[in-house]
Amino acid sequence: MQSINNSTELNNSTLASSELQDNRSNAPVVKLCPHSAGVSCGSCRLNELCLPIALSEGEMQQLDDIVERNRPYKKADHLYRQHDEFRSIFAVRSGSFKTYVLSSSGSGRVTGFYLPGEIIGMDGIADRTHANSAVALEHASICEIPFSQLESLSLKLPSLQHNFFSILGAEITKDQKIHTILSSYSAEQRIASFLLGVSSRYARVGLSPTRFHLPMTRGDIGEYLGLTVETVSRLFTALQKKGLISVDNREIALLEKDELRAIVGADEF
Amino acid sequence: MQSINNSTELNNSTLASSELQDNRSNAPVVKLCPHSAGVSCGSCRLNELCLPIALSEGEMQQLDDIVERNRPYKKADHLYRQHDEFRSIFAVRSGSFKTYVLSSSGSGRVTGFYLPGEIIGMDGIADRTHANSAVALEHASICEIPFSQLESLSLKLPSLQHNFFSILGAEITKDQKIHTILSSYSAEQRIASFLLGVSSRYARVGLSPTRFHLPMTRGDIGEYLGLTVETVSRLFTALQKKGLISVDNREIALLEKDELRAIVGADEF
DNA sequence: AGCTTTGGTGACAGTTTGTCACCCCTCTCG
DNA sequence: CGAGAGGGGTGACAAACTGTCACCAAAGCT
Repeated sequence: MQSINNSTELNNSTLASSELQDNRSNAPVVKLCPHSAGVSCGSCRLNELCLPIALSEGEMQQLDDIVERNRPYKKADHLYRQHDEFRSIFAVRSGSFKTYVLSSSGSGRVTGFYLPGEIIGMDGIADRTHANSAVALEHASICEIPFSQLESLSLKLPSLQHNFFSILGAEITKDQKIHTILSSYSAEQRIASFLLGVSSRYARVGLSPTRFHLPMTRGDIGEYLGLTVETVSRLFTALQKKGLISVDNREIALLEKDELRAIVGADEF
Repeated sequence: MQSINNSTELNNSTLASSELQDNRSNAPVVKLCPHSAGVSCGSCRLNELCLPIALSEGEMQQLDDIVERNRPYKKADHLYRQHDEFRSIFAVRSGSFKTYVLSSSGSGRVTGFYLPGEIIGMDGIADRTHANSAVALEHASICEIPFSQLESLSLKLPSLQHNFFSILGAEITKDQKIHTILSSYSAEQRIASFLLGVSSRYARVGLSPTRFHLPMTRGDIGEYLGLTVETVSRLFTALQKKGLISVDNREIALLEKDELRAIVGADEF
């Protein structure tokens, strides 16, 4: 069971060496480390899942020109913090992030997880201020896209505008699905639904939908799903005992996807 | 207490007579009834809260040209249904709507309420299919904006593109706030938060933030907040007994907003 | 009028979760 | 290398917060 680490493969390939000399989050654009120097939207393996879908080569080049590829982030580095001024959206190139809010009454609440090929930061578009904080769950690299430049370019490239509308729409659809989950699903249904969701998101970027690594802690999952850590832990083992999944710490294998779907009940995934 | 009906004022003014000869939902564009015939974005009282924010007169005219003002909807009329092809987004001109999904296991779940000046239908942008159904909670009128035309026009009018990005972003921010509410708030906090939310949305369109009419049933509220009808009912009366609100059926008065905020705890609203 | 829908409440219970406690393991870092 | 922190797993316990069921009143349609 030690061998389930297809997500790290993906990380390594794009993350490369990276000595991480300095850790200030919100780093300026710096010289890229050797291995990622050649990275451009055109050569990025995720370009069919990200902003550039269906862009011509010329168009992709124009997008490329406004993308800033910052140095890698390491675990616990912040991409931005709640109340920060909104400047950019970010595409996850490798690694993963979580977004969270700190309820003034102390305990934070995780509002989302972001895997490779997904976009972070759209919570700041409306009032130009980030409503969440975003933090790396592991070594990760991102493409930063300054929003004002994205807007300008979207005026020139219909496909880009269209893609961005779609991405925003997808975020809305996703959030509304979670609304349903939180307002009516039992703890077991939430966990099953969560696992199936992660599975299909990994599948989207070409990784195994049945064996994967969870980048987040049980605590994160609990906050995200409105459960306590203990409940999350217990349900993981319960599902394992039922033979539906196999759990080795954060290495997960979905053994009986159909039965997981049956638990969720709805016709999702 | 019978006099709390400022929301109906707004309806009457734009809704007008309307004989409602035929009730097929998804009605074609028809001749407008006399009182709303003159309505255009330029003359609409909501134009500073809706898509046309900060558009010049000429720009607003162009937007106006693609807006379809259908005949009014009456209670229980559907704007669209789950799985319908996505064609347009809709701006609520008067009245109100709810969106919901039917969990294949029967019971529906309300995913949102939409008041005047708000936009419905963004759940269909991503995969060109509506993820929710939208239904009128009372007599209502809407402006339908065909999405493909909106996209085209957005390429020509930077302000329009900007506004639409903002509206999408606002929807995302809103949905994430509900995520937090559902994942960690108690029933009482949810109700308090809900009332404050409705209050500020009414305030936005110039209605009283302290005395308003709820267009939805207790059941709708319950489904939205993940509570049962009984719990909603009980909490309404409990809050009334505490003197924080006054309830007469769907007529609500917020008497002690600060205490409501204290219940919610977070620094919202 | 008479029906349906909505809203309000009481009594009751109960099941799923949270709480608390403790243990083990791994990793990091001084 | 050893200590400490953080993550993960479980058992015992309860417990309270809601949901369930039942019934009634009021309102609103036709």
